[in-house]
Amino acid sequence: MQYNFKTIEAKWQKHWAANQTFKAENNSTKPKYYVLDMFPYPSGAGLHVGHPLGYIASDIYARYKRHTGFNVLHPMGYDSFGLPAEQYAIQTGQHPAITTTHNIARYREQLDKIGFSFDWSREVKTSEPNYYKWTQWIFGQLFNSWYDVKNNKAANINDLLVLLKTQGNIGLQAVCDEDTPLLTPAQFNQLSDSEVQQFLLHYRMTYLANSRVNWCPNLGTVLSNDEVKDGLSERGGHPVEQRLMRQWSMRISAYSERLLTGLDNLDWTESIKEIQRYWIGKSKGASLKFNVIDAPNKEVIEVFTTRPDTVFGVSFVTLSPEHELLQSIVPSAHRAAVNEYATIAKNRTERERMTNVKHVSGVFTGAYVQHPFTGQAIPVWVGDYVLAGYGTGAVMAVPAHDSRDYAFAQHFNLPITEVILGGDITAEAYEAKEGTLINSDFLNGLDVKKATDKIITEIEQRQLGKGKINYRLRDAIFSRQRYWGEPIPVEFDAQGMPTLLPNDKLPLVLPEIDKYLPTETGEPPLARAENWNYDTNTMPGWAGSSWYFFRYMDSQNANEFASKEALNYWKEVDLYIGGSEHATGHLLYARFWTKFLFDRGFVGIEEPFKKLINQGMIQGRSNFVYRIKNTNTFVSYNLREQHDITALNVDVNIVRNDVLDIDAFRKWLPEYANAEFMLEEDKYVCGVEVEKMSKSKWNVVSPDDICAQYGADTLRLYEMFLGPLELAKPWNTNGIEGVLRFLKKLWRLVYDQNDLLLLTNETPTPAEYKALHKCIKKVTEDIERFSFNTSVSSFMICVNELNELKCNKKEIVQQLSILLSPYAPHIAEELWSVCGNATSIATARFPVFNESYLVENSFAYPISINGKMRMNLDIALGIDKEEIEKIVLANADVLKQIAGKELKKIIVVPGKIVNIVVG
RNA sequence: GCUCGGGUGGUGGAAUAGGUAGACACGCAGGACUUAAAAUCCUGUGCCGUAACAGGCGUGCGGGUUCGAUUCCCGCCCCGAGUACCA
Repeated sequence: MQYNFKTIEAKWQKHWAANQTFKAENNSTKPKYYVLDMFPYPSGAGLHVGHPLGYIASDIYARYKRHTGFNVLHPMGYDSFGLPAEQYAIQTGQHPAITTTHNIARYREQLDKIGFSFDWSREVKTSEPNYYKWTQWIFGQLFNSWYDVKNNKAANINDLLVLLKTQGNIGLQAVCDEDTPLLTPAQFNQLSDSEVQQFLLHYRMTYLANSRVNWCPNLGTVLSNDEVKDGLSERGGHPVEQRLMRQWSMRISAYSERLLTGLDNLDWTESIKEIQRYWIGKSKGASLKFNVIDAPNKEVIEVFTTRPDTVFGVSFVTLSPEHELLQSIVPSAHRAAVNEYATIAKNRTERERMTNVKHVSGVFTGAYVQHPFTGQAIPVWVGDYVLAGYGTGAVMAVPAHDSRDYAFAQHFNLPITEVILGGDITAEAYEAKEGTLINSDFLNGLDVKKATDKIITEIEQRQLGKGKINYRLRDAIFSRQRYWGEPIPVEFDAQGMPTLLPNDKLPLVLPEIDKYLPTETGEPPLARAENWNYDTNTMPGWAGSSWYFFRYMDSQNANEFASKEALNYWKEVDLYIGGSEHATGHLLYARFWTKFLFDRGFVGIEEPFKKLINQGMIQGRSNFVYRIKNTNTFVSYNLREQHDITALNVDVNIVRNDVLDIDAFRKWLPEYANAEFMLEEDKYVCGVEVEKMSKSKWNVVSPDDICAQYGADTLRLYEMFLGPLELAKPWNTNGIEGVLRFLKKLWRLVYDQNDLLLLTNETPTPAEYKALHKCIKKVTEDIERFSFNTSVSSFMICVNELNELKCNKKEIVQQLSILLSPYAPHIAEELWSVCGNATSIATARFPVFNESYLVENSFAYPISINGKMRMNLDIALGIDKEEIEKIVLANADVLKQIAGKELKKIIVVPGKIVNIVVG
């Protein structure tokens, strides 16, 4: 009998489940280790072979850590609220909860087949009330908090209330909305209850405000910045436009600096850190005020600039089309033109705006401002290249030293004044931050650095503005006009002021509704629910996933989101594996919420994910057949150019090593039942292309099929064998046979063809020990640096060598089983048990490398001549350079090689190489 | 445009501290076993060259440092990802 993976894998999966082999303990004397996979959304399509890549890697590491004496937390669950289930509900009327339950069951079934060591007793689902109760609770904590700049942390809103009552908010160091009114304590104390509530919204960590949002009409909801890609919704690819709406937002911008500096101590790939840094977008500069000339109400335009040193080069000021001063400062003669321009610019979709970036447009407002240093009159323009959402929505235009201002000035024939030497401003803007200042009054002759320092000092002394740091990170819109999400636990009073639902009323359970669509009046779906007196918005997808890693620590706790003891024991995630697509969404929001919970004393750590690895995406590998036009005849790949053909995607599951299974093809689709073929060398060869893995391209490979055909252990090994974890690579089933062959060879060390047990208790030979310990050394090093692909090679080498040695010593097999167990746990358990062990291999001590088995007394030195390897010479180790040199130069073959040439130099690196330099 | 990855045989990839380039596997070719196929096993396989050796070339391209470079430095080309009027 042969290696029967089906029986073995089913047997051990059942055994692990029945014995709760991988249950993690919250009380343990062992050191803890927390290995986490990114939260999956259970989609209707199920898992394809690309999804488990990261799960396999994390499972290998989790199993390895158990072997080395750690108490390992390795949980799994589902981010089960979301758009697809709701879109499906809209189409079919089926409740999203039913769809979700069904999809989760399917995921679970697929995951179970791969043999992961998850602790399923801790499973969580974000759409279940006992989970989202705590998501709502965290929302409440954010609502009841403000950001205290003085102590640089979030604090209880009641502390703020005391400060406002006693000191007002003039000079108060707190993060708040730009338009927060300034009040003395007396003024504040005169506010009505409702006005106090309105006022506090300027400070709450989650707040209601009229914000400019990304509105997606097709999805009927707003989206956050990270949910919009290229001006289209990330889910579904629908157009997005800008709208002003009253929405819940999260004051993540309060954490900009901490989110930025926190990155420095994280063991993440530099690329993800860079993406986050870029997204946070810190820039240093100054704000500067320009007084409007003849202003009706003494209006002042404030700009933000990173180049205050170029202030003497300002030749105009540009406002964004949304700028509020456009209403008041534009003289009547210009009003119509300005309004027309602003209206058109504002109503463009994000996508239109982005595709028109190169196109310069704008209008002169008719207004002028006074240059703060020269007193000159400077024209004010409106232009769509200025964004309302960044800085102050207004720029001081210095065309000589900014390419956008330059393009604008060229287009409208505005003056360009050079103030820094170094470029050729007749050709293009000189943007480099180096050179000497000219045409700049008291800055003349200084370099950029000195001029910047000096001008900021001047600006602050003359009270024209101040040095300022600006962040690109915007507050995150938190309301979604959708059904399938966490209800926001808030009621409104008659004035529209929000009141938080008390904790003892949580969870606020999602109500039943008749249809999953907005109401006729355009209100969100929740407005359809009877007696629903709460907010009709729901939370975004990122709410539940921003804290789930804490819930796993104590997932069944009914009184707290997790107990202090559990939080204290598990602390943070030690290893987090997932895709880089979460760089600006999940990974940023989860850090934000963790820092917030830390500030408020609910958790003891400030960064949730100590080490992060991004697995590369697995792309699809499509196969093609070539049909001669208007026929049912298919030509093989290399004959296709002789015919007029159409390339058609063919199901990759009926293609093997790019050769089509013709019978299967005829049975595949009815129209191919009578297909004719033109073969090459009796085979039909298919074409190949790398594309995204998707149903429509017929290139989806399911892990279930692979498990059925080759086994889970083979799948696990093969996914790792494919290449480095972080690299994107196309899935290609070609080659999987090699891995299965390896497992069969391993099996044959233990059983012969007649299924007779070959194991002996004899002491292994030095050669056998050597093969094993070479492998122990390599695999241990590989796991520690997450190089799983190279481990698989080492296993193959080891088994090849043991095969050659005809080794069937129990001691060797036993050790090798543990070594292999993280990668191929089923066969490892089986062999371990065959060796006579009654307990699971899961916590068996990982083999320790013993150098003495690898000690050699000679080494085959590569002998190079002028850097080219010519031969190997076996020379004893442990002798000195001079002696090696003598041996080499006495060798007849060496002498032959260098005959007739002058020996210039000989380099000997003991144990490595000899290089002879001749001339 | 900017930022970050990456370019090695027919293919996936290896080379961890500058020291034998191509480990391991697929594929391919030849052979053994078999009536046959599958499975299994053995041999070969970077390219040019040769009967076989010898020899030459070779890690995207061009230069440099070095006894020695896939690895370090400079300049380019190509592919992928992120981002995009952020003042």
